[in-house]
Amino acid sequence: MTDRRPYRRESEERRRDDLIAAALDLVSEGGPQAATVRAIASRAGVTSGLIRHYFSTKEELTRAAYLRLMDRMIADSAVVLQGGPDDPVARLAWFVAASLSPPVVDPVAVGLWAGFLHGVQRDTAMRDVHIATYLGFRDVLQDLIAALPRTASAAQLRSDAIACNAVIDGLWLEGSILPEAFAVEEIVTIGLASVGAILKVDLAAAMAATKQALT
Amino acid sequence: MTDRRPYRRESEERRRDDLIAAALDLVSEGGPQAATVRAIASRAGVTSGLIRHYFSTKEELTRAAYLRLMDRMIADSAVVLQGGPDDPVARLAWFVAASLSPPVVDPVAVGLWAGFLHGVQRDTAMRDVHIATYLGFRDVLQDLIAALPRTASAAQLRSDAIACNAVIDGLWLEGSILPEAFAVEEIVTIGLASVGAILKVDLAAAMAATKQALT
DNA sequence: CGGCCAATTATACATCTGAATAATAAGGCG
DNA sequence: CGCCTTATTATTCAGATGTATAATTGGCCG
Repeated sequence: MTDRRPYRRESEERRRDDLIAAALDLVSEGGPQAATVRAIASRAGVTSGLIRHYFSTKEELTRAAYLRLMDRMIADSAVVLQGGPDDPVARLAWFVAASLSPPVVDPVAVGLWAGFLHGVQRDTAMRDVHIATYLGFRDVLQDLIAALPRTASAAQLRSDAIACNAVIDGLWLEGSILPEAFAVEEIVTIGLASVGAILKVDLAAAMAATKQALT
Repeated sequence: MTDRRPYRRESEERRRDDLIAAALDLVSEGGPQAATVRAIASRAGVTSGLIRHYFSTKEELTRAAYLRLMDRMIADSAVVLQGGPDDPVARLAWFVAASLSPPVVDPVAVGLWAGFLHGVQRDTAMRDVHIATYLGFRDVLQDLIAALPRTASAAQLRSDAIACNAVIDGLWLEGSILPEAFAVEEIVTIGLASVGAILKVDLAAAMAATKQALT
């Protein structure tokens, strides 16, 4: 009768994934305000009514999108350790370098991250996700530091992890927001030198040796 | 005749200031989306039509608000140096500590900053303001580092400034977003230790000495 | 004290927003 | 093959949003 848009039925997982991906796309492109219900639906190739079929409210979709973003960021930096070197020093250097290179360092990622920050400060569920992600990343770092050939008290270990995490965060931020302000590899070089200075370990040398061993 | 709201004529400067302050308030409270034209006007105690009398578009008001925010942040950290100690090492320590304490470290400030980030990435004028602010802050830091009793090449000086700035940024971020995750003064202590380690200067000792001299 | 400029309010407008409900067709199961 | 569940589309709603324009009133200048 009417010219109603034809469609295919998809799995719930697939649709949720598409909607979440569309929401993240839009936030990265136009900020939080660009991720309207209609824009998300359109980007995902469905009509807006479907969103309410999978998410009872837009806030819920926002939460899901943030959770997905954080999962992806955690995964991006964790995956590096699987194929990395064995030597503890080289391993830490490897991790620092990866955390300061694409796809972790990325204008899109930082825009996305900032777009959700207000939600993190206001929404309990989002805040919990943020805390878990932050502490999770810091724990990975702390374990890498603990494996170094040196002795440090538990308190010192905690401080070192916070400090190194801050260096990485700060460089991540600046490198992502103003990529043109830094030479290629400059962020990585500075990160290795700084973390190395804080921990009194020569990460730059370890990194160079590891790179050479791979060629 | 009609019950029209009474009003006072104010100076252009005063009205612009009030509108900008209202916009910043709202962004800090409810994120960028909360800073609607009507809400801003209401918060500033005027009607929404007046906004277009002072700002040709909302985007322009947003730009002005961002500029104001950055000016305030620069001022907050620069003012510290006026009353600070004379010894270069103590002076740097003083600056680092101030940059990692209220009102610089503040959940409201980081929320505001993040709320504008998308604009910074998209709007040329806002991006220019960001670049100027970032480089301005870094230059202050670099001058403090250059005054230290040590020798360093120009390239090394630049790297050191970027690294120290990153430490401060990272700690600022984490301390502002998750204040409850850190003990009082912990952020400052870690910041002093880290910057000191990077520059191979004992900032903690200098800070302690300075504090003692003031009592 | 009166007039006049412009700062300010008020109203209108087209569009968009999130949400709710009604209508329909896709495709699995019998 | 035909039914029936439900995933999906379509429509509706009340309110918000940025902008534009018209109406008024505050207060300085003469």
